[in-house]
Amino acid sequence: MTKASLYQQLKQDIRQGIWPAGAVLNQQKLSEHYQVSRIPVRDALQQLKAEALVVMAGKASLMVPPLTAAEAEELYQIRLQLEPMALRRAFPQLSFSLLGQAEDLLHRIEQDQHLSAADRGALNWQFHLMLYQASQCPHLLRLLHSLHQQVERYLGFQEISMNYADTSHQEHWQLLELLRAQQLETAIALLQQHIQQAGELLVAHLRALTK
Amino acid sequence: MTKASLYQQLKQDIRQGIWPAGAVLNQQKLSEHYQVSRIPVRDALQQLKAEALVVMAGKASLMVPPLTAAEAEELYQIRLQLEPMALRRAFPQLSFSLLGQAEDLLHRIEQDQHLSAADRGALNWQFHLMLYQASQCPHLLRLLHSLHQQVERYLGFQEISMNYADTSHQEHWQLLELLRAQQLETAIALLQQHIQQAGELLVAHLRALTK
DNA sequence: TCACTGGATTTTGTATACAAATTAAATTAA
DNA sequence: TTAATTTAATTTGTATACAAAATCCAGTGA
Repeated sequence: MTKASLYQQLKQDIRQGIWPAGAVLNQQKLSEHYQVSRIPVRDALQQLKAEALVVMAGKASLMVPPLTAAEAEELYQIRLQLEPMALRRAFPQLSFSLLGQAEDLLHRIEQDQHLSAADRGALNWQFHLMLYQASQCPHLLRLLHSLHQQVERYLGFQEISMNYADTSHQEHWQLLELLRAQQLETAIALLQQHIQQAGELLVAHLRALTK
Repeated sequence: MTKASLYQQLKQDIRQGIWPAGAVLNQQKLSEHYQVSRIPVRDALQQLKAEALVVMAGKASLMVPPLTAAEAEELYQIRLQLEPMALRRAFPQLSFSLLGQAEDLLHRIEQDQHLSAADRGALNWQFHLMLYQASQCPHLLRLLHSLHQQVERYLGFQEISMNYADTSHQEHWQLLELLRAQQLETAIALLQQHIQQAGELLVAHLRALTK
């Protein structure tokens, strides 16, 4: 277990609920679990803390942040502001070959039958990211990456993604065609609707759970 | 030099140019400079890295990121998306007492004659933040804080803030009055203009420097 | 001259040990 | 019983020492 991979592993294990929401992460427990000393554990935790993938719980202890509907809504609203911006700035640089690569991704999602919900989610995000990366905006991309990571924790609720998967996939195709047709503003409107819809579905689901 | 303060100190020293743009930060040099072992230095660097206040330079070494006009423009564009959102979400919660506190801040800025450019900048940001905090959006506030920290590094160029200080301050008063008059949309339009203007001024200055 | 290899040197990564702080528990007093 | 306070336990923070890796540079060859 090398340093970078410990950070990745810990992140993944938080996503997958091995360290569930609300759990206090103490360094010794983690160091024993991953068979490393506390030093690399500390390094990983510092990074995760800065990304809000773990939060302070008291004066010195860290915990996996609870998942609240209010925060999910907030995260989606932020994405709703930033992703259209990313698409707008990417647009002039979208080449035919890049759009082709994006199409390949969509084909792969369709063809690969035995994809887990998590895998399909990852590929969907890769589709978005492929478009956004053309924007050449390092800070924006970093923020979007970070936001997506946080949102990902909420998507453990399979019911949501199952229901929404088809609609979402269709919208990806539409988005691609609009971009090919140089219809930026329409594409952005679609993207906004796409994000908003996903956000509303998630938030509704979360509120239903707590009620 | 305790742990939290080492992080703060390092951040401040980067802002102030003690570790200038492009400088490679090696752990030993830092640990000697701050009279601590490398462990707390590593912790601080991990956090700063996650916030992009230091960036990788090669495979393992970290450096203070260079200041480029393109990145400044990008950061201001992101703020232009997020700060209006914060104001919008804060608006319903803006109480008279809170607006009063904001006014106090503006008075303090006017009265305190011997303020350094850095201090005035800090107070100005506190004004913005005071309004935004009413939004009760932890993630949004965290992002804005982080973005502001990055932008702050660019504001070492006194010429800019000097020229813009008066206009900026006036706009703060206008913003406050519009909010008191419940004119949210006008206030947001002003805020957008406020941010855009500051961004353009900075970017123009940076481009002039490199030319 | 330039690219490249090999080894020396520097720098980062990690483990262990100990100090400081926090957290939890137990005791006491109201 | 409850709240406050002291004490014990756990947990985090830091220093030092060593291992692993990355960087630098001289030497070689084209």
